[in-house]
Amino acid sequence: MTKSNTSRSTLHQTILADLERKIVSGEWPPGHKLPFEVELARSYEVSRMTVNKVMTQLTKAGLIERRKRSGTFVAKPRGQSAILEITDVEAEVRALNLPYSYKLMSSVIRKANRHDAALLEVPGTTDILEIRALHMAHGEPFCLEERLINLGTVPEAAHAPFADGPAGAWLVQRVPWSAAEHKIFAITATADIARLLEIAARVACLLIQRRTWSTAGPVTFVRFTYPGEKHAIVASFTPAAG
Amino acid sequence: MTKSNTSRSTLHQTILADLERKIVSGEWPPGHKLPFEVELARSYEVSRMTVNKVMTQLTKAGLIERRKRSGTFVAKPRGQSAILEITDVEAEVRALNLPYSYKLMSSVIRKANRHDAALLEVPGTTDILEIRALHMAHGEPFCLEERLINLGTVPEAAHAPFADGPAGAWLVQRVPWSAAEHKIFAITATADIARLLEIAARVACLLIQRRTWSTAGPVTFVRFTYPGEKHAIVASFTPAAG
DNA sequence: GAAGAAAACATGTATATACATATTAATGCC
DNA sequence: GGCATTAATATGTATATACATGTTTTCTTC
Repeated sequence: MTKSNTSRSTLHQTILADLERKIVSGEWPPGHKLPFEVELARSYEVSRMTVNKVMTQLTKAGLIERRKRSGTFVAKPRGQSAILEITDVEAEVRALNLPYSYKLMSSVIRKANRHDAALLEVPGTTDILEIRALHMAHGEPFCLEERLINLGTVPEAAHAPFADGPAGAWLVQRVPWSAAEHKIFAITATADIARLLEIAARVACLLIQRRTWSTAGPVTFVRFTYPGEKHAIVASFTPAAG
Repeated sequence: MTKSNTSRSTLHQTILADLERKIVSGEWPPGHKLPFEVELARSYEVSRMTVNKVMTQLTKAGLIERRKRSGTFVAKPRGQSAILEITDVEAEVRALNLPYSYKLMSSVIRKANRHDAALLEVPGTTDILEIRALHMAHGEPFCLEERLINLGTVPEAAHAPFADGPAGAWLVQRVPWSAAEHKIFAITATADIARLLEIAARVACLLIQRRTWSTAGPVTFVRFTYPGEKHAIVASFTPAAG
């Protein structure tokens, strides 16, 4: 192909974003076989080298797995990333081999107040959905979730079936995030939290705050409160050399 | 150059590891100007493309900054990585614009007991160095550090001047880590910890455990205890598309 | 038909080349 | 000297090509 790229983003970025979308949206589920490099090169009208570089990056990001002679496959979700994983409470519970259940406690649509506006970085006029829910392991409280969803960015969330399962799982299917920020705190349980989590007041809890943005704007702000000293966040890293 | 790579690792990996070592070891300090791509290509006897791919990766890892026509420079340490940063207590304190000081409380060399051996993943016969120290901000306790160093991997640590400054800074200069694991807990301060950190007993604290390995084996196990609810760990991420 | 050798195949790495893009340096003009 | 224009330069992206490396398939041979 001759070179004439009229758009502003590079071919590399375009192809990477396209493949990534297909994977994280579930259009290509785990185990799905991707087209061969030469086929992708033909369909995107680029050279194999360009496709290969994109694939290499996706491999390092853990989204795909490649085997010589066999081809390329969407990776099994062994944690989309070390950090994304820490807020998939259901997977966390199941990894402990405990039965998981989910209890929606409240779900309210309202205008953002000043507090919400600050947390979500939205103007005060925005509609937001506020959710409070408990993640249960073996019938006992495992984690308290308090969530704000920006209906300006995700209007369809207003009618989502959040009574059936965690909002996080619903969101990640529909709204691919392009940035996320986590803050982790140790807090002392307030009376309110202690009652919900069925622990004594003033016990130390692990608090994880997560904010995500899509290209369309802020998506959600969520606070996970884990009771007591048993819980840990684990993150493993290797430097660039990987 | 004709192709004849006798070694087992690729040129890419070799060059990446070499440049990374020069940067993290401080041989090339922040702001240092790297040779041009063509010069590196000449000195490593590879093509510019190969060097360019390495440089692209180092740029994404945040180790270098590149400007067209100007060249390539070692990046200022705006946190070597979001996670490495969380255990550079001195930088953390200075970022808050507070005067930093360091107080070594104890430093003992001994054989690893069963507990140490489990934490560091070393046999019980290994010599270890155990350090206890306080990081102070504005003269007040900011963070308690409890550290085990594997003298089997880092024998020279036995004579390092750990009274002068944090062991972490000394180690990162000498022993480039190839893998790290973090665990984060909320704990309730024991009487011992409360006394050292000058807080009330049973206050919630944030506990960060960090283990690092070099290619030669386990390097260090360290526990940072931050008092109270003021402290947060912050991590920002963007998915592969970056 | 089973075992082993050879071919086919998909990815992995590296090269040489070309041109785009951003920024600095040099130049010419008044 | 000041200012716009042009040239030089280093990085950024993409291509076509070549060969290496593991796997899987196919083909021999017994």
